[in-house]
Amino acid sequence: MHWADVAAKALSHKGEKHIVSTGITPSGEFHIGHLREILTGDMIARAARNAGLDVEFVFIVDTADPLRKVYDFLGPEYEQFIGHQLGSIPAPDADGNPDWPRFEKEGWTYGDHFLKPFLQALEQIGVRPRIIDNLESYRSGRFDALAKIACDRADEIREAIERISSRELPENWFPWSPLDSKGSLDGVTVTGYEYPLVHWKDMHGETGSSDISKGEGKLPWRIDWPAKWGWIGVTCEPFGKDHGAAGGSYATGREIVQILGHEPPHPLTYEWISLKGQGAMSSSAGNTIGPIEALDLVPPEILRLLVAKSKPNKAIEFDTGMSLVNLADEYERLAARDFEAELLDDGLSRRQRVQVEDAAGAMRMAAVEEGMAAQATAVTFRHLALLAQTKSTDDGVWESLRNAGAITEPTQAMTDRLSRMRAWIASKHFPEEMKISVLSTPNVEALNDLSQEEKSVLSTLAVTLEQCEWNATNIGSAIPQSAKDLDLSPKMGYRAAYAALMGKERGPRLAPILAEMEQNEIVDLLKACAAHVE
RNA sequence: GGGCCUGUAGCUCAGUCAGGUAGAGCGUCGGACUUUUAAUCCGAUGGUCGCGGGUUCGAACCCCGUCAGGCCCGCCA
Repeated sequence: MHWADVAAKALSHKGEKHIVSTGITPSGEFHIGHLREILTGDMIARAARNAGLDVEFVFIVDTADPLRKVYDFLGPEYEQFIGHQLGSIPAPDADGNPDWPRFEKEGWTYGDHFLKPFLQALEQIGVRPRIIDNLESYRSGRFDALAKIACDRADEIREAIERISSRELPENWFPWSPLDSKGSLDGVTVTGYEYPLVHWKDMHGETGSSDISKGEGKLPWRIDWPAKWGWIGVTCEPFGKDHGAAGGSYATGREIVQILGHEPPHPLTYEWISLKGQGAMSSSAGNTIGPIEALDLVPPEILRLLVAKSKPNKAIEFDTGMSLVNLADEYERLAARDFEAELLDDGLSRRQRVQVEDAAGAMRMAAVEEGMAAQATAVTFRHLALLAQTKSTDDGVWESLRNAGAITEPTQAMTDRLSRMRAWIASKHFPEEMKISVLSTPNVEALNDLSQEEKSVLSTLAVTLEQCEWNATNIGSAIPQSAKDLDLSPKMGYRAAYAALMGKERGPRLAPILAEMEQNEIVDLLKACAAHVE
């Protein structure tokens, strides 16, 4: 059973109606790590729907959270906004400075700035949650009732946090963080409480009162989260391993939510996605790949497969180089399989059966549109990468595929894939290993590895190519013909040609590539190689 | 200090919850395709299940211990 189905089954034991929730703080560029959060939720919601449950999927945008620091991508002017809520401050412009005009005219905030592109990516990837703006929820009084309970029962909550996280809270700790005279949540001391007012004194020496029913402040994170579960009615929530550890925010949250009069949601802890060789992704460290950036390179279903195929507790290592090629090719292979037919085989061991079922489940979850069957394109990423590099026009690529019998006419999916492939090849992410390059000087090592017969082909090949009219057809026939002229198999001709021209044992079709190059350069290279082996 | 997760074939991982002959994919190697060879098809290779004990007729799986990597107990997907 796929992991999402396992989660759905657990939910079905608890009731018919469910709300699966996810949440992210829009403090900086969203990256594909965030995609795991939301895709995990989306997949559980889908699986629950498949299991016949009534389920809604929500995405909470934590716009009530404060700006923690002036990140590298922000200008020094942001110093003044530290501690201010992300949904109440201006967005950075192209230079990282506050975009005041847009903030004042359109109400375009810091949170909007980072959220918007992420939502576009979600649309492409087939995730359509109900979006809840947390700051807006505070302001409209959604938290009112539960925030009141939290303040009324502050001692119980303090006890729970101190006991479970084994940390000591400061003397003046209070389960409500008021906004100060400047609109910051930092450095405010609570001096009293009479519902709905929380009285405070800030670090500028000012005093005032915060109305919790109007959201003039917020609940601290460890209470904010369970309060959300409460008023929204969350029954299931995936969260990162940081929240999941003993003493972490889920552990305190599950107890606090009961103080607030609700039941904790079914938890699902997931591991992080890291960039190969660079550790965990972090917006501030700058080692991120944005969802939009990733979608420029690969189709959404392949990105979905990345999350779907790994159980949540497995760390995912990702990169936009060879990992992506392998992932995309895996998608193609899976798309070409007929899982139902495979499962009919009674000879399958339990183990093999589970593997087929998991693969089928992963592909079901990878579909951008729920329930749509994957279409195998019959062309692997590797092959397409090769064609895209050797054919300058799209028509040239289609023609080659038609000749190979892979397609009749290019589908929309194929066209999309090719344009993404071209973007990928042009980007810094395209792996060296996939690049096609012809040598400029002989690769001695590769030549030495050739057999005596293979070596003997080189001089004949150089002569044949020197005399032929320079086009792909002639070049294509010259390689095997040179071998045949010596009573050798065409294979030896190819081995010799690849060793001489690319320094490898095998490679992509040489003729169309060579046809694009200068005849005399190729001939000279072959002559130099032939001279070397004699 | 306390706790959580991970460790299985060269690589990525299933299998651990319900103990019953170690499984996939990739890679590698070999063969086929006799003017194509990053393609396709066929076949083969490959593991003291981190380590040490215990329970059991039987342990990758359960229990105890131990090592290694990651994480949490301020904020963080």
